[in-house]
Amino acid sequence: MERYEPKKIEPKWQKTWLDRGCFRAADRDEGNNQYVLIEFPYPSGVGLHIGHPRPYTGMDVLARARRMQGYNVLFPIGWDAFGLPAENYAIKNNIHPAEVVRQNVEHFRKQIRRLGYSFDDTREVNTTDPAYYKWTQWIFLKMFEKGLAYKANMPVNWCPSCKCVLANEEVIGGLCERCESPAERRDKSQWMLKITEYAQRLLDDLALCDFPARVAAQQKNWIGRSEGAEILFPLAGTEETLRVYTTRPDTLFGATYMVISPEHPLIDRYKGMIRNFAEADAYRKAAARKSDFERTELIKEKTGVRLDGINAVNPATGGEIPVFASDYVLMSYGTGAIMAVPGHDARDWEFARTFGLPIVEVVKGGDVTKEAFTGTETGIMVNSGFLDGLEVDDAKKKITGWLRDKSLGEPVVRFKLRDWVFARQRYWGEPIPIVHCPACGMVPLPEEELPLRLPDVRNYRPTDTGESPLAAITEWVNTTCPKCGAPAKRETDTMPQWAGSSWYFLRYTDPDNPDTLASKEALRRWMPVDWYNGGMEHTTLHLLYSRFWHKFLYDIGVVEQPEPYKKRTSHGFILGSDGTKISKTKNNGMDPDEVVRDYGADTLRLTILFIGDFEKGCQWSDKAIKGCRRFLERVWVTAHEAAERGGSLTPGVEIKLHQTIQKVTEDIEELKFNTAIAAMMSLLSAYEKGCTRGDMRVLLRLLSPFAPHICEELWAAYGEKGLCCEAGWPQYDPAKTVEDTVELAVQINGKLRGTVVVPRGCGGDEAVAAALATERIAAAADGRAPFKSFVVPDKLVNLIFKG
RNA sequence: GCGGACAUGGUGGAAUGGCAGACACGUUGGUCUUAGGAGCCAAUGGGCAACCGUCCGGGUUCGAGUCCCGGUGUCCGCACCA
Repeated sequence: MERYEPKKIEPKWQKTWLDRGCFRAADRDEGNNQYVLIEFPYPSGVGLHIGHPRPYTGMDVLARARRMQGYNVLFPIGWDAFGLPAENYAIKNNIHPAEVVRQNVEHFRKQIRRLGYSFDDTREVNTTDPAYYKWTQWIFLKMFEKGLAYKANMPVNWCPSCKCVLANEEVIGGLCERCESPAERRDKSQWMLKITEYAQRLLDDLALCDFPARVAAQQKNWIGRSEGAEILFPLAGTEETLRVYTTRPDTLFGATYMVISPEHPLIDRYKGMIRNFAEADAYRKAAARKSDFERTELIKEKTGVRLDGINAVNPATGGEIPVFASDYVLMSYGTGAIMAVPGHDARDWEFARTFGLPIVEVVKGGDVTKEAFTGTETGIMVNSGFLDGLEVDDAKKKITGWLRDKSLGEPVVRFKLRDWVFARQRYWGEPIPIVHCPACGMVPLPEEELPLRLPDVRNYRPTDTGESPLAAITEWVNTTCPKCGAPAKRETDTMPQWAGSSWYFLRYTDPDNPDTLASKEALRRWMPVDWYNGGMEHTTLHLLYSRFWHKFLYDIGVVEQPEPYKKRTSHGFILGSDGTKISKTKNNGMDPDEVVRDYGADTLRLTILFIGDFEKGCQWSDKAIKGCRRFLERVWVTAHEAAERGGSLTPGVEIKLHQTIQKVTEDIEELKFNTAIAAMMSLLSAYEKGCTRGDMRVLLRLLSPFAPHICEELWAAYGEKGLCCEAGWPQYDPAKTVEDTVELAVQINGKLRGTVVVPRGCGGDEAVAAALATERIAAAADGRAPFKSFVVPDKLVNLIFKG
């Protein structure tokens, strides 16, 4: 018997699978198609890291098992290759980003192949391929046509280090998601996508999606629907009104002042009336200088300035109240102005105390002299005129009705979700196919001119002016207007990295189609994705964006389902051996290449799934490698020994074999890979004196999705026709998963006191009698009959004795 | 502050309300060996024992790691969102 040497057998089978095209999805419709999807990687320069193999291996097990179960499986991979890292690397090393991507993809492809994944090699997509981004641009043009892509002057998040704007979703606690520099606010004319128009549908259709609760909850929070009212406050001495949004219109009588955002246009409009304009202006400028990060850092101290000379009228009380500007009110939410109810809002309460403003209690239940009372469950209105005595909920209804009757306000639904900033001032992204014509304005490129290719240039360094490097390439920028033929300029911003990933799963269904992003037949054949696994970090980014794009494509008749993903799961994050985030410097992780070299791909695959619950986070540990490698060694030896032992099953272990088939089959469907592997280990241990070739034929097929190479080798050594990965999935006989006799747990007054063996399925009385017949139980009973007994058939007897 | 998850041996982790600690690592002992950082076999939650044990305190139940209430702690997401 040869030794088990993964290095010898793994490349051989990888080549065989590839040559034979084992993993190519067939374009046919026999009702058994399955679309299994992983998030396609960004091919970074450092290659595969620990984060990749876990989700890939998990989904590979699923894909391989389903193929063996007779499904026609689409399990593709591609490259999400636009974006900053490739560009930065290119600048640093003076190589064109396209070349960087080509090299990185090559490297990734090799690494991934070494792990034995069953990706369909004929369906790779690459977001930077003009034949691909043609359709990214096409979708953009369709959105432009429908008014969902627009340009607006907006305060945006600017990363001074990346020299680029950031989407709200890319700013984490005021810091750039990528480089952790504090984001600044800048006013810029920006391309935006109107995702807010889809807010309600994105929220409602969560009901159509089989998402983990935490994913659905996070999206729901991010969309942030709230019901409230807009209320108009007349400004004393003017014709104007100040519009506010509130979720607590019931507290209107308690509004003792108003606050507007420092960026609110009212300040300039009433420049003349504001007696302390200089002070207000200074405050405004100071606020503008603060980054969002600083603003949130300074949360404890409320600052602001009173707009002297401006007073608003509380429409309920008719009383005049002062107006302040403060940076605790955001221009980007609601109307940029609030009615302040210090008695019942914690922020207003703090502000009122700082500025010595009156605090009025309008809902009973707290002590507003000590803190704001924000409870809404059982409050009764006080000091509120015609609302007095009402419950909060009723007061809300009454006051909104009253406001509407007097044209002073109306019920309104608001979302936290903002429109999507859809432009980056960088070279390495999809060019936005728009031409700026002095006469015609913004003119979309005609479809037949797509793709609009990135110009091949030397200098793609970003600029400090906030302009894309493309702006410097005059021969590209200068063009003619598609509409009137006059000289015009191209849009020079590019799309963000999220563009290409918002629809890539559609392209897999028909990756080479030159006429459309994917044919109707292909989309009908494969969509929606049956099972999409990915990271939690994409919940409010890619996952939400792609749902939005898909709904848009649904609306214009490109796809036929309102949601792209039938089922979504999320793998847990892998931490280093010290329980902290993996990092090269701490040397607490692992390099997939090294593990493959030292132990083999099969051991790596097994280890990474065995280490813990797939959907929970877990800690990497080198120690787990050993146990998995040992197991494979044992499989190797046992299989060789079994070669001469015939095809029948080992009698005493037959039941366990059937149980294992059941366990592994069911566990794979629930992503419980760790317990599936444990069950197979346990089965192998049960063959104390070795097993037969018949036993092994079953075990090899069960194990093959997890450790495909070794199984393929042993399968071939048995002289089996065909490949193990193409063999049928073992079936279990439910009748054979159970023994004839069972061991019952026997409890006395709920405490375990022994066990008794009885025939399977025996009745309650029989079980009690058998229990009482055992020595230990009989001793405890001391001749007494149990007062009461509980029997769980084939499981347990609980005997209750009095006293 | 809001939303979500979690807490089990020396370690990673198992347990549809029904024998807690499967499986693995580690450790200890044995065996084989010139050798063992290889393999194989055995033991391994605590306690001499009766018994006691799933973060703490209550509760529901014949029975709770699991369900409910109240704490404590850890992690994740969002956050002056009106």
